[in-house]
Amino acid sequence: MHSKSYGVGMESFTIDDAARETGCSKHTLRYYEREGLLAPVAKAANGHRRYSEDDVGRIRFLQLLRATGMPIREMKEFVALTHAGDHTIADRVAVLAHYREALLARMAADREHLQRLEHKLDYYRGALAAADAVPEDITGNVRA
Amino acid sequence: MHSKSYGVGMESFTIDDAARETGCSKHTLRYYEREGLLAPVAKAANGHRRYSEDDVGRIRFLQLLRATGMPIREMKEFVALTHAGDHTIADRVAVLAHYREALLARMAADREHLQRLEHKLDYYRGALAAADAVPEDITGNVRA
DNA sequence: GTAGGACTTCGAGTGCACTCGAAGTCAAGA
DNA sequence: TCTTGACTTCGAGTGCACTCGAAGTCCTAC
Repeated sequence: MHSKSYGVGMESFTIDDAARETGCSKHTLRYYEREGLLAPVAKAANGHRRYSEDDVGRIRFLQLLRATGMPIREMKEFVALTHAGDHTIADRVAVLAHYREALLARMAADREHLQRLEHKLDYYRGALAAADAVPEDITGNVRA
Repeated sequence: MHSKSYGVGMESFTIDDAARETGCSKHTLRYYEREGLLAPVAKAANGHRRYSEDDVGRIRFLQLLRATGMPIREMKEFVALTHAGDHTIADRVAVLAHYREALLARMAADREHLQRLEHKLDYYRGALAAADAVPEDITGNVRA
């Protein structure tokens, strides 16, 4: 899973490893770093990125934030809060609580959409069954 | 709610009515029509759009498709199927069933995201409680 | 008759989140 | 030595779904 080991217990991930591990593309990983969502990642002697376990964990957290619907712009602000120290924890809670609400609202909306979709499906399936029962012409012949 | 009535039981909606009724912007309503998602809407003598009840219903259905995650491109194909006649109903069912699955998958993912988010919130709230319990310096003074 | 306001068309612009490509560097293998 | 291939940076390009703005028309009220 990890590409190389640099000393006992000091595992690190190449960008390929990190991409495979997180499901982000390599492009996206560099993009996140460029945008400051991820602190500059350690580099090997040849200049290649070496992601730590913690880096991978942070990437996964970023993915969670995205998945809750948080835009990149606000993720930057959130990351800034985490860098600013423990006195920003209340602020962070406020932000996460906000996205928790938004997520709950989306989930409720999705449930309704699912219902409406299934209703439509039922309607179509009913039409399909009716078409099956009654031949499409009046000759009484079954279809080819 | 409706702007005008043109004969008994023949209600119609101005674009403003339709926008208010569906939550789409007027821009979006014209855009959908331009893209062929909506058949050309009737026009009053002055060239202004007059949406029928059916039009509004179709718009709501389009919104449902969008909400299930269907891109505009595929919505066009779906609309084309509905215009092609009843023999496309099986195809339409296949499409809707596909988006039903996708929606279910998203809902499951969202449930997991919600859990992870709440876990993080719990963590932060714990840190907050701990910080409240222990003064931020070692003088033993309570904070201002 | 003319000013205001809401509509029309149409093409262009926006915001978002990637996604890509060119040009360069570096290390390993034939 | 030379090719291969994976990485690097950086700016530019993409795709999506709107969203806007300019220019024109038409009706109403003053």
